[in-house]
Amino acid sequence: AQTYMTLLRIYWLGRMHNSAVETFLEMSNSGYTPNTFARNIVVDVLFKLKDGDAALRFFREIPTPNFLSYNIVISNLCELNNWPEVCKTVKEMMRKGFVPDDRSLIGMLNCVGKFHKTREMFQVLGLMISLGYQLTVTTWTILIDGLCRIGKVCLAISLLKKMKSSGVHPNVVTYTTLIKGCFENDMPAEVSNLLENMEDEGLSHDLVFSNTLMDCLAKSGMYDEATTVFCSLHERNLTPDSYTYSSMLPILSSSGNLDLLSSLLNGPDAFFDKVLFNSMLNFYCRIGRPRLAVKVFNRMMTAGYTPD
RNA sequence: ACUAAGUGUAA
Repeated sequence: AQTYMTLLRIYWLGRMHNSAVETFLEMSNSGYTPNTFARNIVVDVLFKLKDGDAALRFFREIPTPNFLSYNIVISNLCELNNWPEVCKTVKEMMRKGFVPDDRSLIGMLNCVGKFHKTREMFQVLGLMISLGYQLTVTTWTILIDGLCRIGKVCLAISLLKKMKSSGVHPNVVTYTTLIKGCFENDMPAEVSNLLENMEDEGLSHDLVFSNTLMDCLAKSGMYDEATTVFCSLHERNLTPDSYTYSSMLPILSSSGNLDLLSSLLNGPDAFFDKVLFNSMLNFYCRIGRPRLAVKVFNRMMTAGYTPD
C-alpha cells in the first residue's frame, strides 16, 4: 500500500493524471483499501482531467471525507465556475465542523468576483472575516478586480486607499487590474495617478502589466503612448510575447512595421499560440493582404495548430 | 498534501 501511495503522489504532483487513475485502480484491484488521502488525489485528478461530474460522484462515495477532501472539491468547483455546487459543498463542509481554508476562500472570492456577482463577493468576504482570516494583497486585489469589472472604479480606488491604510501594500497585479478598469470606464485621468503611485511605491512593471497597458492604450487609439511602452520593454528586461503582439498588431501596421510583423513568422513554434495566429489571420485579411494571411496560415499548420 | 489574484483574436 505504501508503494501505491508513493506512486499516486508522484503521478499527482507530476501532473500525470491518467497514470494516477490507473495506479488507484490497480491498488484497489490488488485488494488494498485506499484511504481518504488516496481518494482525495483521485478527486483532484478527475477534476484536472476535466471530468467534474465523475469527480463529484467519486467524492460523494468517499466514506470519511476530511477537510482536505472538501477544500479540493471547492477550489476545483470554483475554477469550473460552478457556484451553486460550491455553495452546497461549503454548507455541507461546515455542517460537519470543517472550515474552508484560505485557498478555498480565495477561489470562492475570485469565482464570484469575475462574474459580476458582487453580492456573493461580499458574502464571501464576510465569511472570511468571521472566520478570522487576515486580508492579504491577493484578497484585496480580487475585491478591487470585482469592483472594476462591474464598472465601479471609484469604489475600487477607495478600496485601494483602505487597503493601504490597513497596512497591506498593493502590488503589480493590483495596479494592472485598476488601470484596466480605468481605461474601460473612461477614466484615463486616474491612470496617470496610479502610475505615479506605483513609481512612488517602487513597483516595477512586469509583462502582464505592460501588455495590459499597451492593449488599453491601443484600444483607446493612443498609438504613440502604446508604442512608447512597447519600446520600453527591453530596457525593463521584458520580452514581448504573443499577447504583446496581438495587442500591437494594428499599431505596428499603421507605423509601417509590417516587415517586423512578417518576420515574426520566423520565430519558434513555442512563441505562437492560437489566438495570435487568429489575430494575425484576421488582421491581414482586413487590411487586404490575403497573401500574407496565407503565409500565416501555413506557419500555423507547421506549428501544429488546427484552424478553429 | 496539489493550486493562489491581473493581459490578447473572430462572430
